Amino acid sequence: MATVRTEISEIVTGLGLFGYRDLDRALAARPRSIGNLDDRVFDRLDNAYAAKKHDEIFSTAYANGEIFARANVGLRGRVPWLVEWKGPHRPPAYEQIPADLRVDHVYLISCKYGSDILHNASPWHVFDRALAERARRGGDWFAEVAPESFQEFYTEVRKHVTDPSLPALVTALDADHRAALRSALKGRWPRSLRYDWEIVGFEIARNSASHLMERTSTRRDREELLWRLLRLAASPYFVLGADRQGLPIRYRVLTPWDFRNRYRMRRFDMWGDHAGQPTVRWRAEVVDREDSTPRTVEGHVEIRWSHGKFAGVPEAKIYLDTPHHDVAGYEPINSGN
DNA sequence: AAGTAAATATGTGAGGGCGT
DNA sequence: ACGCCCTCACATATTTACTT
Repeated sequence: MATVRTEISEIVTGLGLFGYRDLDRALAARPRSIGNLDDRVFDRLDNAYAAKKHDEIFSTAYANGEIFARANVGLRGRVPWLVEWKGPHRPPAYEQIPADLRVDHVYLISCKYGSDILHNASPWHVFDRALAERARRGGDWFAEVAPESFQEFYTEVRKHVTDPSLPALVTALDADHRAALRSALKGRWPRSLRYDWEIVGFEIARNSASHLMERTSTRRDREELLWRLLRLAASPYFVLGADRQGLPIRYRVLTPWDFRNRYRMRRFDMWGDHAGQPTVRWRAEVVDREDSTPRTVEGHVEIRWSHGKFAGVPEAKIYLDTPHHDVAGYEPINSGN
């Protein structure tokens, strides 16, 4: 089930769209024109509100909804006819737009609170397919991009763990082996393996970055990659939420067409970083066509095991390091516009 | 030096999809 | 037809950096 935090942020943003005088009245009214919301969810909201544990999210989310309802690029003061909440269920197929709310069948709103994560994908999807479509190949990315050094590192790990049932080849690990390694290596890397892991991690990062840069050799390819990284979609949508400090963020996500009309991409780079776990940095330099000012968008990708060391295949977490409101392609929404 | 904020690293539950 | 695996969306723990 979605955490109560997520539920509050999404629904209360939706409540803010209706133009009630304040949050108390909106909660009391339980507007019928919010789709997919039953009384149990409203009860949970009321309880959470009474418990006063999530005050900041309640007020930020409500204010975000109110501002979008008034904004010129938003509802311009019209009362919504229908607000649909996507709810805790995942969309049936691959979805390009991470929308949590839909207003009048048209306006798509994504609610994002305290997260700088753009994607959480498989390394194949990111570095091999350039986010273009779901990866068709899976498997251990670490063994794929750094076969020799990852094997050497595994040999060291095997000495350290001293489990005779572990195979000599890292590619021969099965699910039980991986579970055993996971519990044997819980927490930080043991001191004796830390340095070796850093070396392998750096190589994994460098090779992943160069693999993707080879796959996307033309400027067109790289511009498309940037669009995908930033989750620009064929249709515009809106992000309402708060940054890590709790300050509100509100912006409209341009389509690639809008983006190209407004910005020219000068260059896109990606390189491996020497940073503990495998980390790949990326940076795009664009020029605003209106006033020729340069703008930079940057972020990084962590390639890591998501469920413990050696357990399962690695995943690639893509972070945005540029503040949301400074990103070319994310147009801030203020009370005035 | 202690306290706090930011950055980094690791962990978790859910559920759809896909291989068997 | 079903169970495991992978992806998704954060949550939480630990380190490091910065103040006072």
